[in-house]
Amino acid sequence: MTLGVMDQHMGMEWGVIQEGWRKGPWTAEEDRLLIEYVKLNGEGRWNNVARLAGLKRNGKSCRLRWVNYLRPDLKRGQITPHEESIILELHARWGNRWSTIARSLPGRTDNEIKNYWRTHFKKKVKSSSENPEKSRARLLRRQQFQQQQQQLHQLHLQDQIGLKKILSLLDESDNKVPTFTQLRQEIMYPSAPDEQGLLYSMINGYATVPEASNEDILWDGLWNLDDNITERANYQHNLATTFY
DNA sequence: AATGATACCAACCGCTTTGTA
DNA sequence: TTACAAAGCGGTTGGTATCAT
Repeated sequence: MTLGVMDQHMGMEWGVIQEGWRKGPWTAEEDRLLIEYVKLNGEGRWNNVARLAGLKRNGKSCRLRWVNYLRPDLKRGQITPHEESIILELHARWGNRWSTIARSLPGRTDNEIKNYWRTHFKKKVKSSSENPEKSRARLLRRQQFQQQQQQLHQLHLQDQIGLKKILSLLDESDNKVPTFTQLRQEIMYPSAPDEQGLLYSMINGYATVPEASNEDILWDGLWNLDDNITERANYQHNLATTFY
């Protein structure tokens, strides 16, 4: 969309200055100025951008443009099926807490995830409520899938060293079940440095995807820890009865 | 080819939270 | 403690692209 076209739209005047600030789509030149500003000054203090970079944009607009579009660590391209499954699961857990969900998807923004959800799932959720039979069937398939996943996890968690680590976390927290955050913390910053690889494999089992990056594997594994860590701890108890 | 429906996404708005003086 | 500014967040809007009829 060009600014020329935008400017012609009725009602809201895009790309024009309102109360001293430009609004509407960003031009390549504005992007360049903003990138240059961040290079020199870092992120933050967005209200200084107008003065220091010569942009006629308010701080809010600059921050948004940077966070959602210009940041170099943004992942471009379509949401992958893996990311989609994460979005679905995290949304089921946290609802519309897009920024929280986005933290589990490196390189994706809350805005991107929000848009993706709205276009792909909101309608589906709505339509499923209009068709209870299909909805039930989907739920059943989902439950079966989750059961399979759980069984896989039980197998993976038979890894003796992995169990030892979880047990130690239990011990350290007075037999309270370690939280998701605790486990993640332990993986990101292991108390014993040589345990990082171990924890990777513990959480992921050995079913790593060859083309997946370490980071993908890590996040996949983190996700698979699931929201109910208590159940994971119960695996320890279940192992004997289930597989021995 | 024309038209309408839908998907996609950038950007805005208003409210809330956080930081700081 | 308080007031203000900055940053963060979620909801919404509206334009373009694409697909279906």
